[in-house]
Amino acid sequence: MKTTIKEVALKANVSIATVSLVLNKNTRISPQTRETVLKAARKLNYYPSRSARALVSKQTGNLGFVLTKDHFLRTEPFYTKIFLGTEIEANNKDYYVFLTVMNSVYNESDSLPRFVLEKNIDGIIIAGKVADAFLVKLKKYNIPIVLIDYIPKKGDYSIVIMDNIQGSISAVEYFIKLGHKNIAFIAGDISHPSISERLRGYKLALKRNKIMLNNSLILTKYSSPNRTNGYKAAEHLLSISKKISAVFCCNDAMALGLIDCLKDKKPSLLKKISIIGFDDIEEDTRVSPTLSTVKVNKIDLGVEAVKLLVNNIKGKNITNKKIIIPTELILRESTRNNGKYNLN
Amino acid sequence: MKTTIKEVALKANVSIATVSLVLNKNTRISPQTRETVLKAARKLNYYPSRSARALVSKQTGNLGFVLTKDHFLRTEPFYTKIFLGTEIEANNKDYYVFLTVMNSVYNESDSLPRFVLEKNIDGIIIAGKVADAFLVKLKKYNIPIVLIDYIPKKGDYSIVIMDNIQGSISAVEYFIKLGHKNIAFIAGDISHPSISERLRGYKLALKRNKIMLNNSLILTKYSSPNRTNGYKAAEHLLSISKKISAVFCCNDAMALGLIDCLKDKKPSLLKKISIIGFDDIEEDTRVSPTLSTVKVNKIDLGVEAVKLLVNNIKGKNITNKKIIIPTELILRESTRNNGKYNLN
DNA sequence: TCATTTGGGTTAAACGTTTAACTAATAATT
DNA sequence: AATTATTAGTTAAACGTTTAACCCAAATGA
Repeated sequence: MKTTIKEVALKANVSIATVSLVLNKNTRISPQTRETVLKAARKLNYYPSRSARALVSKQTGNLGFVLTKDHFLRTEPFYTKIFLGTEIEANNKDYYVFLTVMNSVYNESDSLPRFVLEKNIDGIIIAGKVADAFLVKLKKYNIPIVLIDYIPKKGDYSIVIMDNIQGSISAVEYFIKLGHKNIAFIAGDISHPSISERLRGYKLALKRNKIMLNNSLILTKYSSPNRTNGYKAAEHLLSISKKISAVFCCNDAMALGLIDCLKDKKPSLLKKISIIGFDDIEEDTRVSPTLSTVKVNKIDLGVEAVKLLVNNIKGKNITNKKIIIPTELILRESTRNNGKYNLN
Repeated sequence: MKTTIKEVALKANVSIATVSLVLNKNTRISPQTRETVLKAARKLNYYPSRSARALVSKQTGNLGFVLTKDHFLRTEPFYTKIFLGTEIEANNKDYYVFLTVMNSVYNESDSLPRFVLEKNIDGIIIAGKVADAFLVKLKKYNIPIVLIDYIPKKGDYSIVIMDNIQGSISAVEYFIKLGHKNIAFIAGDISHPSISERLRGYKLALKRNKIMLNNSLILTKYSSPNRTNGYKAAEHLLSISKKISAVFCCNDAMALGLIDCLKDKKPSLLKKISIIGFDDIEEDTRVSPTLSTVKVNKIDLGVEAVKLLVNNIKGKNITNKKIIIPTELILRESTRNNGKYNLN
């Protein structure tokens, strides 16, 4: 059977209120009593009942984490690592997190996640792009919301994102420093703010360094930024008769697809051109050539989201905040080349 | 504010007990009253408070789902899909699922997941191989346990697994039917029961068809069965001067690594030898050549685990059960060849 | 000296359900 | 007709916390 507060109180020779106050770090209790109570609790292996606590405090102690199916099932563990971060910080803050996965397309008539309907959470974290209709519907429930890696066109939200602009600039400027002038950009899902920001960073870096923008080197028509589409983008790059000595990819998955394609079609080129990805997905980017990339601290995104959300729940930070996690350029083998050779 | 049972009772002109009984599908209430109550509940958008319910019923309504970090962050969405399955069935059965990720190595002194310590779950599902010390410690808490895709050497557990033996036999026998005689097997993490069963199936199929076992064609020394190790295994296969016309891989990830390697080293061979994987991970296996594989219904594994677990919680099925999910051989481009050509 | 404040607790109500025990009305049995 | 059984509900206790309101003793102030 589960130990209750009553038994702890009995053992410590105090009232149950005292036990409760000690556990809630109330200063009204003297250090001595405090110690006695804590010792008794430890000895009895006591953990307060979440249900009882929730019932009276009107807080469930749960957070919701929402992911679309395509984000959750993505090959690279990007959003799953973000989830890991939320779990770590939720633990620190004594919350539990419910992960739920919704369909990637959202219809007006679709219902909201069960934990919203049943009001079984105190706040909700949404990672990646989701339908605006979903957000609008959700807002009506008056639950604190934090978005990760997505900025809706309309509406005011607490948001945690990585520094896409700065990351892209550092990548492209590194190419330029190496001597590259003909730098391509490949991307999928350009409607996602993070991706379009990376394109913006690419353009900004070129402009800042007085390099003419060449639109035929910008490939953004692909749907999902995955390995297969990276392969297709590479095929296209090979087919156009333009000078290209470096490729900046909107993420590592596409960069891997690019490398796959070159291995298939023109293996010799791999030693000659330069490639930078984005995200630093760790697995599968450490094979020949290892991939230079803009590293995103995924755990941090999750951690900061929980911090922000809990502040919102507790009533601090009534105003919505935007937190930007810095990125870092990581250099590996795929950026050994100086712009002398070209794809075509 | 949240609607309570009181307000529903008031609106339906009955006692709160009646509302509760209706919602719990008790037959003591007449169909008419039943309807009135349900209508009132619907109109008031009423959902019972989980906390209150949990408090009195001594059941949290939560299930725990445990995954090791390396399983969770794996490139192929295998265990994540299993989680999806548990979520679907938990929904049907009115449970919530807490997903938690633990370190891949477990030390005796490591603590158990928080939801176990705090007794915030009614049952627990563990997917993939975990340390036996962890299971032993867990058992002491007397929480119903269901394992997915893992059979511990000692101890009695409720288990859900896929049919590894039958799947492997069907793959290898298909090779044989095509005319292959020199069939290699590559694997990682051979200590995992599912992997060693696949090896057993491979051997069984050869024996059944009177093909001599050649141990130099069996490569199982790799740690994790991932793409990179598939690549390494392929390098090794290329280096030994043995006839090999077909390769059975312990999973799709290794098969993809094998294909990667052939693309790098001997692209022409890809059209000549045959390859079969295991799992059917869907993404990235649909590029040249598309991968033949033994399909595992991952969703089903999760669904069946929840069914089994809930039965255990509810006190049916006191005895531990083993559920075996059938597999299916899926033929794609990687098995077009008949054994005439060889790797070396 | 008496009134007031402070420190360190306790008491008891409340949170929203479930469910055993009860009741009243009707139906079935003898 | 009297007794018993059944049907369809109600009453009230219980679950394990939190917390506002209260209390008493000791310290402080005038």
